[in-house]
Amino acid sequence: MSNLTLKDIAKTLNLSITTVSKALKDYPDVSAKTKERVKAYAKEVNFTPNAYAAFLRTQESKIIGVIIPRLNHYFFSNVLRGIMNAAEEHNYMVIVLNSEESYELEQKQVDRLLRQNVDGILMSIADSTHELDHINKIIAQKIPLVFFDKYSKLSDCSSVIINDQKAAFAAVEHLIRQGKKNIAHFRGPLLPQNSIDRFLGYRKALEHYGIEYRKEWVFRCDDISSDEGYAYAKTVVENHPEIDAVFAVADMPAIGAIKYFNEQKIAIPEQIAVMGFSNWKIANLITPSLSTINQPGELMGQKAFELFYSELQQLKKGDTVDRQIIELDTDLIVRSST
Amino acid sequence: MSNLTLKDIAKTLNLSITTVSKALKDYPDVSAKTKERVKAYAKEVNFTPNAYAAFLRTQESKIIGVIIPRLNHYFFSNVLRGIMNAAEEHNYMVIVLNSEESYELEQKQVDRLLRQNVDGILMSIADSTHELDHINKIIAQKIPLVFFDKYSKLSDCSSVIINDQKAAFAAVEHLIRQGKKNIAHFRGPLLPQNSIDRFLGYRKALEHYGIEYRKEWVFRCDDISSDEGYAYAKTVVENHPEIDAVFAVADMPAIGAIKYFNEQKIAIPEQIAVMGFSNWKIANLITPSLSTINQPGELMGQKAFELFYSELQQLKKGDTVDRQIIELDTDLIVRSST
DNA sequence: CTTTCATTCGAAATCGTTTTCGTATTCTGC
DNA sequence: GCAGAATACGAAAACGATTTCGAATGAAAG
Repeated sequence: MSNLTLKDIAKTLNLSITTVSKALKDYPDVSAKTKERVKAYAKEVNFTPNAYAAFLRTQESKIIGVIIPRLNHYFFSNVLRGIMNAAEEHNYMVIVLNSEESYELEQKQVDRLLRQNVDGILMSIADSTHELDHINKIIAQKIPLVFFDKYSKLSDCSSVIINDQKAAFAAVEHLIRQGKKNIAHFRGPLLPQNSIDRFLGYRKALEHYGIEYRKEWVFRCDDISSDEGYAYAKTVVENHPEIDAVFAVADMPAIGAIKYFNEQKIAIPEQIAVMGFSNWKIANLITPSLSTINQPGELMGQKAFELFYSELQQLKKGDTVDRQIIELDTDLIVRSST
Repeated sequence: MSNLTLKDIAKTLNLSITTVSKALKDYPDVSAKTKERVKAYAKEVNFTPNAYAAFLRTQESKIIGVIIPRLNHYFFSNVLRGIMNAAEEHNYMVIVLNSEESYELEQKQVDRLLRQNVDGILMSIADSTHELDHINKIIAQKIPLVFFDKYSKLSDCSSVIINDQKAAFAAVEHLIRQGKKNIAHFRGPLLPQNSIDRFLGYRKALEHYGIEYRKEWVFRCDDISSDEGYAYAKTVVENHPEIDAVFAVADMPAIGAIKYFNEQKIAIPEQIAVMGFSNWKIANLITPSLSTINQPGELMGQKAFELFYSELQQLKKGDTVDRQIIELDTDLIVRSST
């Protein structure tokens, strides 16, 4: 029952290994009858070619690597799902590694993937990544590399992203249209581009509507956690009672804030409105339900795989690869918290 | 910059491929000086042996496959994390596939992993899996197979599980000790063992405390979703006002129920207490925070990998593998909903 | 000065598939 | 009947690492 080889089949059918191999791959120089015979027998014994032996010749592993910063992240697991489904359609397998938002671990994972001879790498850069040697190593080896969500402006790779700035603008604009004027921002860490862009979108919206930007109303969530949101909500209530809305860099801090406001019996959204970002499943389950920006995770994953696949085809043809940047649309989801 | 081979190294050092290979693996029949020379150069050019070529001889892929029913499941992504971290320590890579709780997809994924010649498979059985041909195929190929969380009582494989019955008993016991007497159960689908066991734990607790079991107070959540919990909560309020507590098979239905009770301004836990199962992150973020049973996901993943690894070592030694079942402890987490 | 033995190295087979290049056979048309 | 073209198959060389076995060298022993 263990796996048969071409040699085994050749022996039982009284053919050469060559002919069996060619018959299975529909080479023209094999007669129709032989093809029939081989294929029928192959199906009967459930033959599948050894992937490793095949690699040695074709140099195609039919495996891609995915590096994500956090596994138990609703958004990233959605992306992953999109990647995996697209990969399956093209008969690709996916090796998943996580960087835990750590630059050092990210480097290590890249090395491991290169050693495994993956056909391509899809990754979302860790928040703490500040150098790009490992990225350049991938590019130097001519292995297709596609960023999703968190990318690097410094290296021109194919990417699937959202327009964080625009989305953040829309979020803050929505708060303003609800009559809010004193809007705080729970921003993300300093490094990653999307955290920066969401902050910039926040500033631009204020500017656009003639609202003064106040530096002391911006609070930094380095872990993008609910605990931080909870703590800053407390700070807001105790030290900045004039604030009437919070725009958080992600749903988690927003939810932490809501938890605190709920405990303090502060009316949401009447006294303080809360806006999240990402549209995690949980956003619709808390009370009050959280307004947020929807990021199309699964679609992002699918597009990322497709970008990889098209780069690979170009490489095989010997063409120069043209790197694309796909910008996906986001939606403003208005719920009870605003 | 592209990957060097043993041949390349042999050429530059004026040695044979054999000697280089042996030097790197510390064979005794290579002189100390030669070893030094080879190792130094190998490190200098960052040589890593080609995994695929190595496989052809050793038949070890250094890859394991993991099949999980749902990716964007907080619990499963924690298990995955535990698996991946343990795998990394042993220099293993992880191919992740999801079955989407579908029996057909699960079969397909098993086939793909076998074709990839993974060294082992860790899986959590899909809810809809009712036959075990694919499982037996794995066993027949003498590939280590470890179940985690959802296993099959019909095939004796190594497994890492929790005692669902005991945990459910503790959960219901807690409700009873809070003075609740009319306890409903939002159970899971009919097939998976843990859904059955949690239901049995519920019954046993009632029995143990002399409370009559009422069939009409058990509601089935086939998708284990918050929507179902929400809908059944409505049913409970409208048709069974005497019910004063709900024990749900998982956090999601419990959270759906809480959402409905909140909307109806029904006091939790005074009028109705709610108990979940799994301790998702969200459980601590909603208002009121959800009492639940904590499942040690990451530890479960780690143990699952270790079981696989020990089975593999036994196989390599030619020993007969002894299949273990590890039962992990759960904790009762009491929060505001009870 | 042989014989023996440890030390150090390399030739070559192997894993299973792919693919290039021959060769043998049959089939055309004249 | 014979050159030339199809047609159908197989031998063999890759891919890169591992491992068995044999060979060469030098040292120790007689």
